This record gives sequence, C-alpha cells and structure tokens, in this order.
Amino acid sequence: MHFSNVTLKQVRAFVAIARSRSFAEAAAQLHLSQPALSSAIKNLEQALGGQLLTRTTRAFALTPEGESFLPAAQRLLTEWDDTLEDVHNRFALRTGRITIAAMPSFAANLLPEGLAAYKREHSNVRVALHDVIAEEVVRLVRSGRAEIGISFYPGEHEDLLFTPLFEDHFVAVMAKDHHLSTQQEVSLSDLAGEDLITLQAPSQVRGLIADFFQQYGLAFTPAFEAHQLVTVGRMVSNGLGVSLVPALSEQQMREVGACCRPLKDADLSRQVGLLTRKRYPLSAAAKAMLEIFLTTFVETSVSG
Amino acid sequence: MHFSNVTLKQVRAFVAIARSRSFAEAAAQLHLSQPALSSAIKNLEQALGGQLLTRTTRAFALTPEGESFLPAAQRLLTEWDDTLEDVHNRFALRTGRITIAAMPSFAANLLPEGLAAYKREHSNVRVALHDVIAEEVVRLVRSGRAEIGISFYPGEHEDLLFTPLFEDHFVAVMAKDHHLSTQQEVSLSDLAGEDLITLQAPSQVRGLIADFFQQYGLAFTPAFEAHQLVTVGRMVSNGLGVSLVPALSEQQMREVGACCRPLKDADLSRQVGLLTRKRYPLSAAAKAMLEIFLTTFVETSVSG
DNA sequence: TTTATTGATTGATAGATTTTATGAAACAAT
DNA sequence: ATTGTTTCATAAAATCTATCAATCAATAAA
Repeated sequence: MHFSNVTLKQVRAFVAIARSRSFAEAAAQLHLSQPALSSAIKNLEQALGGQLLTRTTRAFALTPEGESFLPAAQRLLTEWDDTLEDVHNRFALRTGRITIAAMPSFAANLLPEGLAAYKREHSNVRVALHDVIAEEVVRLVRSGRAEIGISFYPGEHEDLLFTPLFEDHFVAVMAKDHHLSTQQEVSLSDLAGEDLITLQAPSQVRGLIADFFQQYGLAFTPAFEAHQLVTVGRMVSNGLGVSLVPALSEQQMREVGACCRPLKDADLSRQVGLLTRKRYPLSAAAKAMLEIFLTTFVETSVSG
Repeated sequence: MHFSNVTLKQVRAFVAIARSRSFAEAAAQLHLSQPALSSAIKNLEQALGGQLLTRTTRAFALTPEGESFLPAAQRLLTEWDDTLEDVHNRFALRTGRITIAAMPSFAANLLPEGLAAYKREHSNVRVALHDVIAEEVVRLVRSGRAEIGISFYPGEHEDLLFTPLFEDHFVAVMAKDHHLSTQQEVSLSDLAGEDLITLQAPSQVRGLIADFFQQYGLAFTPAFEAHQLVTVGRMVSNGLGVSLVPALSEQQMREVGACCRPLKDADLSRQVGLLTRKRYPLSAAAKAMLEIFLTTFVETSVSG
C-alpha cells in the first residue's frame, strides 16, 4: 500500500487543526478557506480508513487514532522540511562541503588567496584541501575524492577536463650575492656556466629542465640534487650553485634567501590549471569555487 | 521556509528516477508518462534551487546535491508510508491496543468469553484488562485510562455513558446440605430466619442488601461479615449462615461448595453495563469490542 | 425561542498535472 | 557523413483537483 493519494497538504491540515483545535483558525494559519480544510481532512480520513477527529459544531476531540497519529505526523513534517531545507541550503551555499586537491607549490603560494576570496563569499561551506604532488592531484580528482584539482597540465585524460589558468614560467634562482643577480634577466648560457642544483631523479620538474637544456644544446649535469624544492632553495642561497624553479615558488625562494630572475631568450613553462571530472556534475559549492578561481588566477602573470 | 510547493509525488519521482537511472523506466514504475516526470523533476529542482541530476540524452548522473538528497528522500518516503500504514492498520484493526476495565465478578466470569470472541475476530489488537472494583472502573473510564468499562450502573455522571447489558439478579446462597437447598426457590422471609453473612460496611452490595431487607420490613442483622465475596462463599459453604450475592458470582459460589437459589416473591438486581466517556470518540478497536460485547452479553440471562 | 458560532456541502472556477504529439541531442551503425 | 535509435525536453490540449464564495445544518448560549 502506498497511500499515493495522501498529500502533505492534508497532513499539514490535520496537524494545524489538531493544534489550534479549530478548523477556522487552522484555515487562517494555512492561508486557506475553511471548506478547503474540511475537504482535506475528509480525503485524508478516507484514505486512512477512519476518523482522525470528531467535529460536531462545538465539542472538539481527536480520536485515539488521531491522537496517536498527531505526533507521528508532526515528526514527519519537520523531518520533511528539515531535509528539503538542507538540500536548499547546499544549493544556496549556506552549507555543504567541498574537497579540493592542489599541488604544494600552488597550495602554498597562490591558493590561500583564492580560498580567502571563497570564504568571504561563502563562509558556511567547509573546504577540505589535499596538498599533494601533481600526480596525486590527478588521482584524487579521477577517483572523485576531490571535486576540483589544481595542478600542471597532466596530458589528455579521457575522463578529465583541464581548464588552464596561467602559464607558470621557470625562473633562474641564485644566491643574493651571486654575480648573476646583478642582471635583470639571465640567459640560459649564463646558467650553464654555473653549478646546477635540481630535484632528484623521478621528478617532472627535473625532467623538464633536462629536456630544456638538451633542446638548447646544453649539457645537463647537476652538481647537487635534492628531494624538495625548499632544500634546493636553501642550497642556492648558501652559494652552492644556481637552479631553475617554477615561478610559483618564487616567494618561497625569496623566503629562504635566494634571488629569482626571469630567463632571457628562452622560455620554459608549464600550464597550471583546474582539473575536474568529465561527465560528472559539480556541486554548487564547486561551481562557485571554479568561478572564483577563474577570476582570481587567470591572467595572474607569475613570471616575475 | 516551508517548501509548500514541493510534493510527495515529486520526491517519489526523483527517487524512482535515481534508482532506475532512467526517466522512461521510472515513468513506467509510477504509472505515469515520461513528460510528467520531466516536469515533476523540473518543479522539484526549481523549488530546491538547483539541479539534482544531470540529464543529457545518454549520460546520467546525480549531482552531489542529488547524491546527498537521495538517501534522505528515501528515508522520508519509507517513514511516510510506514506512518500512514500504521494509522491505517489501527483503523482496520490489524494492530492497536485497547484498555478496558471490568469489575472482578464480571472479569472472572463472563468477560473471558467476550474477550475470546474479540480475539477470534481481531487477533492483532492487544487488550489490556484492569480487573478492579466497580468504583475504580468508573474512575479509570472517566480519566480515559480505560476506553471501556464494565460495571454496575454507577448513577448518572455528566461525562459518562452507561449502556445496559443485562440485569444481574441477586440469588440466595447456602451450604449444599442446608435445609433451604431442597427448595427450587427461596423466599426472603426464609432467609430472614437464618444467620446472614454479608460483605463489610463500605460496600455497594452490602448497602443494597440492607435497603432490600428494609424495603420488605425485615431486620438486617448480619451474623458475619467479610471483605471478599469468596470469603462469604466459604463461610456459607461451611454452614455459618446464608447470604445474597449477585448471580454473576454464582459460578464462584459453586466452586467454593455453596449452593445458589433464585429468590421468590422479591427481586433484588442491578444493571450491568458498559461505561464509555461522553464526547470522546472511541478507537476502532473499542467500537468493535462494544459491538461484540453487546451481541455476546445482552439478553444473556444471568438469573438462574 | 432566537442568535451566534462552527463545520459541512455545493457549484463554479482557476490552477496544476497529465497526456499526446513532437522536437532536439547524443550515440551507434552503416 | 548519414541514418536510425534512444532518451529526455517542450508545447498545447485535456483532464483533474483544489479552492473559494455562498449557503446550509447543527449545536450551544442568551
């Protein structure tokens, strides 16, 4: 049995009447005419198979069945309203949760600004951030564990959509008192004359730099290698050599006392952008975040 | 916010579509045309303020909001149906509970037959029985703690309705070997010559008997008094004297070895009947029980 | 009795829901 | 490419349904 002919209105009518103990008063509360309530209750009772309340012109009483139905009906109605309101709030960004994944260089440098802008507009949406390496960002988004990812362009994936934000140009890094720091821009050949510090082997950044050197006919022979970009920065600022790093980490480099200069005559860069799943709709919270990221980060030149 | 424009049908539509992952299939399940579902979902989404599911002609997916709404919606619907079904079952006497109160003489003798008849027809209704003295029966019914009471006529009460079932005639009781037991009927004057055993002072039965004697110009001088009718019976069967008891307890008297005889020339009786509250509707379960009591007990002569 | 109050009934109507018929988009197969 | 098929959206007409205004009936109060 599905009681498909019983409507919310009828139950609301019953509750209002039971509470106000009067058809007329309940009608006023519900902005309805009294006959409308009469018929609503009649239909409800008919569907349920018995009287819920007795209604002579004066005496008013719930039947025992009505008595037992009243609290249940009230609970149904509040649960109904609560549930719908929750969904509505999610759409209206008055509640909800969003999970994003960003590669560390972005998470540490530009992202906070974007998140701040988001929080300013949608203070009630909780944000969970995974700051993980680019490959992990891709994995999180593909699996749906993060709705939005921010990473370098990961190549074409059948199930992923990449929306470019900006080019992240590599810049030369050197100690503050390094002789190259007197130049506004540094040429690749200048760098080739110095000791080179890079990340260790299975790294995208290292691979890119190696290819870059090869492309310009220069030998790629790192003097030092480290696992983390911060370490590279520290080594550079201590005068152990020079390096090439994404502009995104410029700030970080400065903080450890190194000095960045754009490249002259050659350009090594990668696209930074947003990753989302194809064929899977985004939550309202995610859409709003994309919106903000696009206005905040697109055309934000990060080249020097 | 009350979402008064969101209907059960719309939510049922959403759940059906989400489960079958197809508008057409859901439409068939709900015995509706496909456009009807389209518009139902459209209206639901409009009321909630966002998309619950994406629907291109091929790909089908719930939005994150829809994903979170689905289980909530399913819970709402099952709770809704469960609640309505419960009320319906009460009306259909497929479930429910009824509380009745009966004076001990009735509860012990005739009532079991009536309850058996009730159980035969409405096996799923639970019955709670208070077997208490007549005054307490009245109190329980007046307070609403029992829906139906069975007792002697308690006099007029503004809030109580008494429906007579039968007359309970008093009968004479004596030991089996008592000389009066040889008579088919016993006259009041015969009794007056014997030692009289009655209940103790603040008892309706005792009062009635006293008035009865007075009415016939006989002295009411009990030789023995007891608190319980069983005790009176025991005393009688042990030859301590004779007594007058309601016919309802005839069975009980026989069980303790006493012997009952109807009165000749005079009649002392009280009406036994059903007590219900005025102005308070009865549950379906109670109505059915009244029905059965009336057919089972009315005209059941309890005089010999 | 008369009067006032309360809910039920009635018939007309506005509004919503549904259906039929058709359109548009996506995919599959030729 | 083109065609056919599947699937959902849209439009207009038909059908329901809920609602209201007006009125009635029953009860209690004066």
